Amino acid sequence: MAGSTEPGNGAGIRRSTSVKDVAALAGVSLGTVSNVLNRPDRVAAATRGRVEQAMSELGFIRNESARQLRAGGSLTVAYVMLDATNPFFTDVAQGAEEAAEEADLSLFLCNSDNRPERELTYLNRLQEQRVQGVLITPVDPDSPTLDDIVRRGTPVVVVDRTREGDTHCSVAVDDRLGARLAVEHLLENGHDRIAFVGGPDTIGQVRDRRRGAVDAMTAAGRSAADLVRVDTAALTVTEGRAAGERIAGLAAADRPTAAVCANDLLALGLLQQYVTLGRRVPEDLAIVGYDDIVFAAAAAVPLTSVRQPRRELGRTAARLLIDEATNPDHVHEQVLFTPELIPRASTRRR
Amino acid sequence: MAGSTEPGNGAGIRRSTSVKDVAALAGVSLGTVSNVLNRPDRVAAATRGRVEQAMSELGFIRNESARQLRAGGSLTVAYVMLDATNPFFTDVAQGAEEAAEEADLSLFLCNSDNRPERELTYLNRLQEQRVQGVLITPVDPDSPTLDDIVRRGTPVVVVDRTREGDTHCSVAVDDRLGARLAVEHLLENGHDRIAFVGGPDTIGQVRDRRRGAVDAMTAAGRSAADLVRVDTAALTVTEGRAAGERIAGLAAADRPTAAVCANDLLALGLLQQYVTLGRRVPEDLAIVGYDDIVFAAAAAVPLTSVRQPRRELGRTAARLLIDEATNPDHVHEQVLFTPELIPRASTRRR
DNA sequence: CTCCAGTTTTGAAACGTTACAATGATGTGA
DNA sequence: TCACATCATTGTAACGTTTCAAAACTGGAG
Repeated sequence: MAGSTEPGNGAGIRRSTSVKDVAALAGVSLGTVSNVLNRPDRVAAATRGRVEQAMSELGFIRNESARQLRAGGSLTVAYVMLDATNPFFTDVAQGAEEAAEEADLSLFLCNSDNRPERELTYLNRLQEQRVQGVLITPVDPDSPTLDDIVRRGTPVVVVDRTREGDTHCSVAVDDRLGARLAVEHLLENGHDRIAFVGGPDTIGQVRDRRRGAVDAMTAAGRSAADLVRVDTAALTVTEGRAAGERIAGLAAADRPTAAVCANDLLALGLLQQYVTLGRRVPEDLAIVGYDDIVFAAAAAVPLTSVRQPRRELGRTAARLLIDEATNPDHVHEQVLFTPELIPRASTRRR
Repeated sequence: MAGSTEPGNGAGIRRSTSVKDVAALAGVSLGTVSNVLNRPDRVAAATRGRVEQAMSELGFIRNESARQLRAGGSLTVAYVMLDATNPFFTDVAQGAEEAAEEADLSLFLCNSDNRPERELTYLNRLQEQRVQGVLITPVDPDSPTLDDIVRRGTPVVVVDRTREGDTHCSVAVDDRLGARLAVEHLLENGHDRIAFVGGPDTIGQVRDRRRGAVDAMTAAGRSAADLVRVDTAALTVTEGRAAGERIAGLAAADRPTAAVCANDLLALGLLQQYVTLGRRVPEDLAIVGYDDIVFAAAAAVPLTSVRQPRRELGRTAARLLIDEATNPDHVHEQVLFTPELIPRASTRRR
């Protein structure tokens, strides 16, 4: 770590130039400068030119706090993400950004990193800043915090989670169906003993997907007990590797022939561990992931996965949020998208 | 897409409660409420209790715009990322967040998505909001915009890019060295014809890494012409696949036996395409990636890659930014980290 | 009972902008 | 030349906080 150094400009001694300075330099009144900023058509071309000249000369930058205080209404929207390092959520964010851009709003991304206290800090800051609204994939969708926020006047749209209440919109994908598709696919391919890999159960997603897996088993006339439960402490690659280790270590009689993972990170970790151990996929273990992130197809063995319309999810959520923030006749909506199974080599028929 | 509906609460009719309302309810003056907020020790325990009670009763949320306008100084810092869907940058962001949290600042993430106009929009909004400072991986590090921002008083730290000027701090990794390590590794493994896959050349990273690759060739007494140039339009998985197609299509005599990619996304795409085409890695083509993202190790063939200290990068950048924003004696620094080659199966000796 | 030092509380000014009513210019038709 | 409409500009009052000097208490010492 080499370093060359330079003298700094120190802390903010410079009071930034205000509309008053601009007015003085351009020889007009405050009001005119404000007009140039907000209703340029109302001011004579010549004056406007002079004001704009003065602005760029002074490097004027409008103080958003003052603007907002007086005029009300911020120009931003935020998405509080559960895990910014999970490609699933960044894709959702990209969709949200598209919709925000359409509406001339800026989207700020906040990463709660699965930590409730950090989520709360962000939510507070965002409310204090009076953002137009908040998109959030909450750590705990059932926490009353969300209702509080709505009650205090900030629109909220819950993304990729659902909840009973009706205080806000939500946009999600049918997790129960997704997992059912996955298990049905495996059953069709002749698998009997199937593992469901995922956890912790505090994550609604995990519960729903497990339930979907059970649905498929019982619908096919199998015992729910044939669904082997492999619990993980988080939905990460590392946890996936650990799960692989454990599954490989089971006695042959207990060992499942296929695994449905609660997400792709887990599936990729599991796959990687299996390959490392010299086992074959799908011969020794068929694997289905969930999310179909871009890396699923590029995996050691291309991964069968349940695809969710990620961008669409984000876009729809942001549109609903913007509608709620701007349309007095807004009606809350619970949108549920349908997932799709993408079969690849990791579940090739044996 | 099913939907159940509920009547909405409409646009913000409710004027949010102000410190004035709180004061009225608690039977104290404005000043006292403000004191409770900012110097709780200065107010008698009994009164403080009454005020706090009133606050929670009314659901009071301090208006940050007003606070900032009067008191100055925001509590946020932002990172304008080049591509939020690239795991490299989200890891950097995570590091930055750690440092921001230490300093009790909130970090907002903005995704420029490689588009200069969007980057500019974000930078403007951030300046208008008077954020404490901006971390940025710029689309074009040589654009004068950055200097303008600094001149106008917002501290800027450039992340993962470098530039001649001395108006701001920067934190980067030695790209030339990283690529040299990659090529040296391939030369040691007996490769003669090596491709450098990357582009466009507008990205400094690509230029530096290519230069490093050339360095290694000439240092080993090879002709720089032995480094086959495979240009891509972006650093994405899709472009990697296209590059794979092209390389595989070359006449055997021209075809390189190894490829160094400008990043892991490219490498993963290339690898995937090769596998799809039925070619073998590393036998037909050895591949080295760059960044060592978490998915590199989980790839079809575990990917040799150049690892960069991503979190460290973000953490250091944020620390420098915070120092610049708060320490009058701040001195600009150009930090350069050292990369490391992580050899895996994709370059196993043949 | 008075005075004083200390502690609490208050009131008004200020932050930089926007909105709006009022004023001033400019031009037009009779 | 005048009345009038139109267009451009101005001045001032907010917006919701914080700050800070000053006022109002308190209780103990003399």
